[in-house]
Amino acid sequence: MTVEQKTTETEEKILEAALQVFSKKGKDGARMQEIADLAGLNKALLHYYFRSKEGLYDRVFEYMIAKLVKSFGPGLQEAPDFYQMLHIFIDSYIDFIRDNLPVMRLMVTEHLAGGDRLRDRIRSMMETPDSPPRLFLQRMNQAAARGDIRPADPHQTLITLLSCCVFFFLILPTVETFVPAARDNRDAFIEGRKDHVFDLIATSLRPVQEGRPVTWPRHRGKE
Amino acid sequence: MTVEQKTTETEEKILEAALQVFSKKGKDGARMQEIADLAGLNKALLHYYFRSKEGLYDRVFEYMIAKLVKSFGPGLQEAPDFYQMLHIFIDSYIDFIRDNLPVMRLMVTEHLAGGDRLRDRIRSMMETPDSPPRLFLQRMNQAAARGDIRPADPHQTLITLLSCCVFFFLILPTVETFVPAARDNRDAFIEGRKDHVFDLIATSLRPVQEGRPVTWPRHRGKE
DNA sequence: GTCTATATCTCGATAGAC
DNA sequence: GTCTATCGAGATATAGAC
Repeated sequence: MTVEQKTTETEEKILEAALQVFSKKGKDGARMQEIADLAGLNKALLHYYFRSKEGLYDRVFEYMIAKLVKSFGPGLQEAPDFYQMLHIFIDSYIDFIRDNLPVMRLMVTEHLAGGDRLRDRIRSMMETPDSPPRLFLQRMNQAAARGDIRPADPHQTLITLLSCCVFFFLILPTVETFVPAARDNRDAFIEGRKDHVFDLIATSLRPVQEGRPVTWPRHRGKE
Repeated sequence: MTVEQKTTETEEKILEAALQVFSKKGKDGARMQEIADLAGLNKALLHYYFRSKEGLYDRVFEYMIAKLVKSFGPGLQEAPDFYQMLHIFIDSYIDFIRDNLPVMRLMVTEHLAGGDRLRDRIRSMMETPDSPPRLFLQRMNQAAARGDIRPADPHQTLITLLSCCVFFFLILPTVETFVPAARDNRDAFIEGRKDHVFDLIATSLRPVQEGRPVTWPRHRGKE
């Protein structure tokens, strides 16, 4: 008797199909029949393996979180400085979402539903010292202390970073209607997105030079 | 016989309730009963006014788009320069979303569903010269030509701008779990978000000074 | 383990009283 | 215009053969 529960090939097929359907339609909107069709199996098997739709959804959620956590490579820790870490963060995060759109979508649907299921997961992630968000905050504070970057709110910057990487994929259908390049060569456009995001954040955070305060032609005025 | 169809008070109540439910659960996931309960009416009335669930959803979608378009104030055109326009864009957009979360959510669920219903709307919006996105692109090109900002891809910058304003509200449940300030004083945190987004983009775009190229301590290297 | 057939129930939609 | 009661389609879930 072993504790680890091996996932059979059939289970895997069901979970993958369910992830896709749940992520687009939400828990209530999804249809068991559609999941079965996509998996190339029949409805009864879904209940054989997962008892109920609710049970299946719970397992799909775990499955999705597992994919997310598994994507945390050791790359971030090994980055020699803040800018290298930022670069790795952006590239690997965008790559992951590009290759796992259903994971991103399920995260979004969960947020739309109120995010109750996510709360504990996020909290425990934020309590893990070497999780990507924690590492980012820590390295940003270090960089500011050293003068590698100008002072800026790390939480706001983290939110911005996530926004820039994730939201783009969510609104891809819209982007494609007004940026021909995104339609014609998606992969190239995604690579361009990486560069833009890094450039934007890195340029904004670069430290203030001697005798040259951070300013712009006309200051944001509420005069 | 008049062309304009006045929306009765009851219709308005139904549309508002339906917008909330559809925006959280999607078209298929939403339940007519839940909408009726939220509106304080009974199911039969929904069918009396809108014939079917599909019909109701269509009307809710129009209702949502109307709210969005109505929020386009004349402020943007009147901004004297790019930075003022950016400032107004961010403030008014964030204010609108804060006050109309269901509109944002319905846009997101539509994107999750593939964005087919949005395509025509977005396209016609992008063909309207004084729509906010068009204005932004135009003013950004002008500013770059004048040297008010450094050269940067306007489309990517627009995507970033939208991302920074919208995504934050989508992941608010998550943000609140790791930023105490967001939970304790939401309004203040939202105001802080405006400042951060403006500061980030404006700082990043400020023009390169004579003899001082845009760079940072260690360049993003792929060595 | 996998399938077909069927039971059970939920939900969209309608009929009809007021 | 608004309600209660109910129908019927379609969904989840189960039974039972293979």
